Amino acid sequence: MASTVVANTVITNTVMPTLSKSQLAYRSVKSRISDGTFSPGYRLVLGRIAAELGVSVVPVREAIRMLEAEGLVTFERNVGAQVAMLDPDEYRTTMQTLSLVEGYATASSAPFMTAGDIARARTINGRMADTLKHFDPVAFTRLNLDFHSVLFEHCQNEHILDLVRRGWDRLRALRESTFSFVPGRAQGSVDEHDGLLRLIERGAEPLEIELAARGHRLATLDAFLAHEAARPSRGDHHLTTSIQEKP
Amino acid sequence: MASTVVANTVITNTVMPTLSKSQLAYRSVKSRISDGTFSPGYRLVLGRIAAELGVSVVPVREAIRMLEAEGLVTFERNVGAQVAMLDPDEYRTTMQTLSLVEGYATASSAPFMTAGDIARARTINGRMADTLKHFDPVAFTRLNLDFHSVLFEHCQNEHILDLVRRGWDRLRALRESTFSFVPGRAQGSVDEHDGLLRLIERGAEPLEIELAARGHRLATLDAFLAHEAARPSRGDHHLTTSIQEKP
DNA sequence: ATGATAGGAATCGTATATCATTTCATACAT
DNA sequence: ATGTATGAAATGATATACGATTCCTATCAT
Repeated sequence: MASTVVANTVITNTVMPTLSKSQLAYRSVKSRISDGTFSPGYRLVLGRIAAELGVSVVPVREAIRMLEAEGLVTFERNVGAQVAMLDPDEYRTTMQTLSLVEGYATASSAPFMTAGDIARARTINGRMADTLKHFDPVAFTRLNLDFHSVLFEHCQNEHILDLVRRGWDRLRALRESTFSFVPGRAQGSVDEHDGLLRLIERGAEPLEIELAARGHRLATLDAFLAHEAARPSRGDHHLTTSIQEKP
Repeated sequence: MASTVVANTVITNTVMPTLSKSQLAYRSVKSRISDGTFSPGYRLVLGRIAAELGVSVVPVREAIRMLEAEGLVTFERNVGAQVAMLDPDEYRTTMQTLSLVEGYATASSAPFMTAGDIARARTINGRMADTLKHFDPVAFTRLNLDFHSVLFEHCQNEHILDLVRRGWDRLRALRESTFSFVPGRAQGSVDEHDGLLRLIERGAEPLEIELAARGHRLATLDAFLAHEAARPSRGDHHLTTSIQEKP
């Protein structure tokens, strides 16, 4: 077989149709936003990213455009792209939206949850309780997503499921450790998780589950807002203190 | 001033920064999907669209990518783009999602509605009642959007507002006249609109408004599903009978 | 010293060109 | 006649090239 193309990897070549350069760029940038390599405000220079990935700017532009549509990246004409900023208002609306769609997803997923799913969720929640003793916000936040994933992943509505995942993606874009972890909130969160599980277990009405899940997320938001208001020290206009570096 | 660029229009040139070719392509394709020129299943051939607009394929690709992220267009690697199909399941999930986000938007918009807004909504609903006498589904559907727009546009959460608009965009993508208009449903719809307005007027609890608005949309969905099930004649796998023409 | 202005570097925007892939039609063998 | 192979045409994918815009900086006048 001729191999004039500079393939991404030889391993994937054999089984998969070698994901396109656009997809390569998309995944690369998205994951680097997720893991914090590119923090909010980071300037995404097309040429530089293209060079790093060994491709031209065209597929990178496409990738950026897709990320823009997902809200992970902002774009200004003739100026360029940067990782979406998360000012307090953005955080608030994102959490509100997530509370809405995740609440619904959780409720409509509940009837499809098996006993195994519930047990798994309980195990994760137990581990969350454990992390509280060691004060490990990063682990806690990751487990939190795991827990809720078990609860909403059976939702039959793909659109809503997609919105839930996008919401989590946006939140993950900020450095989990430094931010969005309100000390006093964690224990209450674990307790509410338990309450949610009990509701699901006894086959509660969908609306009851939905409102409980929604309330759970909004409580986290409220805790954050209260926490933020209590220390107006630095958090005046940006939640993140990411530095804008120069190329 | 030198004008080497082939500007879009001379009028906009003086005040606006002459929207980019990508935006031009985006709007053009989107509006043609909305007005039904490009019906579901229509193949969006990049080269042809580019030629029609007098631009190259690169900005067209970007536009398609953005539309894809919004769900108006589907895309397959090395095959191309087409206007998103709307099979019954897609319609169901879209309506469900819209019921969720629109319900919330309506409830959170309610406190900001003025007496003028309510009067305006009532006028529109009156006109909807009128259309019923002439049987004009197209006008009815348009008025329906107008009515709900008045109800949800004051929502303070831009994300959710955006989701609502996208939901309506998707629904509009199908030819309104032939589809999604269930004869027996219209009168009930007008009545429920009136009920919604009364709820808002008396300053009902947000949750009550939300559930009423949600129920209103789901009732339309149920009416459609029942209507569809009643005549399994042709609606087996596609709601639209758009023909795939050849270039 | 301060402000304005001109020039240049960086970066974006888009056209053109070329390669790769898919698809369809035709021809051939069974 | 049916199925399969082959090749050509259409289209998508991406690199390269160049023009346009923005932003920064150095210079100059006040």
